[in-house]
Amino acid sequence: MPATSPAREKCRTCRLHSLCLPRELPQGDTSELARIVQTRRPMKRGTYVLQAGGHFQSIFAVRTGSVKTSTLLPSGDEHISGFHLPGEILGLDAIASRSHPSTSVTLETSHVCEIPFTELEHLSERIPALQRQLLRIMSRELSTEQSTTHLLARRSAEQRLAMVLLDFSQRFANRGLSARHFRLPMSRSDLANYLGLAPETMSRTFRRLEARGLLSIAGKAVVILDPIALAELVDGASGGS
Amino acid sequence: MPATSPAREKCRTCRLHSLCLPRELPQGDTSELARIVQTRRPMKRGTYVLQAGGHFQSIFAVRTGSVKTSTLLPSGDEHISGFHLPGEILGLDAIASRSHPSTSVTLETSHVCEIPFTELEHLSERIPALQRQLLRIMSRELSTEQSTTHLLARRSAEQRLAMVLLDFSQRFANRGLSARHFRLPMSRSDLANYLGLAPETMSRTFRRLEARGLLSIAGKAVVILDPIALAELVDGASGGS
DNA sequence: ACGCAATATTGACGAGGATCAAGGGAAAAG
DNA sequence: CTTTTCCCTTGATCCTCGTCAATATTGCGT
Repeated sequence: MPATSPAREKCRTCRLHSLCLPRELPQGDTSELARIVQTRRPMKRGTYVLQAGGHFQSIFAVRTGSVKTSTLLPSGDEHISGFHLPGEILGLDAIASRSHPSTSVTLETSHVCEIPFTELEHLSERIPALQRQLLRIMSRELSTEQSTTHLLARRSAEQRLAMVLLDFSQRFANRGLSARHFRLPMSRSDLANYLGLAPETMSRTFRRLEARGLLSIAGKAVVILDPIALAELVDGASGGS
Repeated sequence: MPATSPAREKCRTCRLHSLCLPRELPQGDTSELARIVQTRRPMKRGTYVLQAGGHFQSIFAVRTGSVKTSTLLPSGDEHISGFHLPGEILGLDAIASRSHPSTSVTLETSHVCEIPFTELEHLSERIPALQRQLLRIMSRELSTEQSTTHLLARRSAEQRLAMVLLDFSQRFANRGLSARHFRLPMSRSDLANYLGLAPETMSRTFRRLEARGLLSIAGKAVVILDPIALAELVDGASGGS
């Protein structure tokens, strides 16, 4: 069986090439990266990608499916800090402490690539473009995280929901999917948790936005009917009516 | 006057050495770093270190004083995303987009070091330890940002205040100052904004915690009287009485 | 296809915090 | 030292959202 060729191809032929680590890397360098990336069997829904407290060894890239990341608060309940779609990187928050501060679980059957961090660091010493891309990804992560913070500070349930829906709309669009029709991969209570709301409030807020004709929701299937009104809602403008 | 020696010394002799970029760098490499770092005249209270929308060119390190970072929401009001103490790095969230997503202003007379990013990147290609430290700092920033998110999600005014006070206590302690007596560098309304609360709620919450003997506050001067009870408050334990 | 369990909706109620409005005190300006 | 201004504090009221409880629905296993 061919030993090196398929391995060296796997990042280059990946659909997510331009969203993930290999972005803007020349072909030869992408092959070098691919050599250290470990692809694995698909993980079933509810499988741990990494666990809080566990020793940091690798970062992970979502290839297909979706992942949620959460931390268990001392009080016993969890707080979900994010959802990850294909092309996004997990585990970057563990570099400093050498141990994972949070836990990541698949929300559905998912493919995840493992990238051993020590090898990645060594590789990026030789490939400056890879180093730059790594910093870019972390920087982007930082801005994303800050937006999440804004999402939670002093915003109404409606605004929070509108924000997260537009965020998903954008992210699906970046992956070549529809910005208007999509399926939320997480449960209602997970979404509520992420937004800092009670599940009941989520439910009511969905119905209210639906009644105003801004969107339509059936189970996990969302249709964005009026993206402009949703955006105005987020901006705090009293746009409606 | 001596031309190179003082410049090459400035990071090595800086009190914040171990909190900042040079951490764990051998002396020679620290000198190389110091050569690209630009120290500047002290900035008066209210001076912009960097402005949202501005072209990204450098990252900044707080040397003395303190800085707040905020973004202006489309609705017109600002949201403060963080406060920065000596040794902390600003502007890392701009690497990806090449333009600053937020604005940073000094809260008091402050010294800030400017580190041109392109030069830092080149330097870190030659000095792997510097590259590692850069990644560590960004990773740490990422965890901090996540804690902030937890701070805001589903927590009462009391818990938020307790969290932020313990956070400052910790950070002051890391800088060799008292963990029990310190001076908050920002105004009440800035703190309230950061915590996603109305200033009035802040005020009342301070008084309530003071009445319970957990702390004492006079103007910006804080005394932590019962750090354990504060920590229990944060953890959601119904500790008191 | 059936039945059970987990998840989602809906309603009623109450609490925590925002808002509105006014008064007090500390820092800055003269 | 006095005056002004801004910020902080305090009080009263309203409203959003959390909580409790019951019902409906979906998804899962057999």
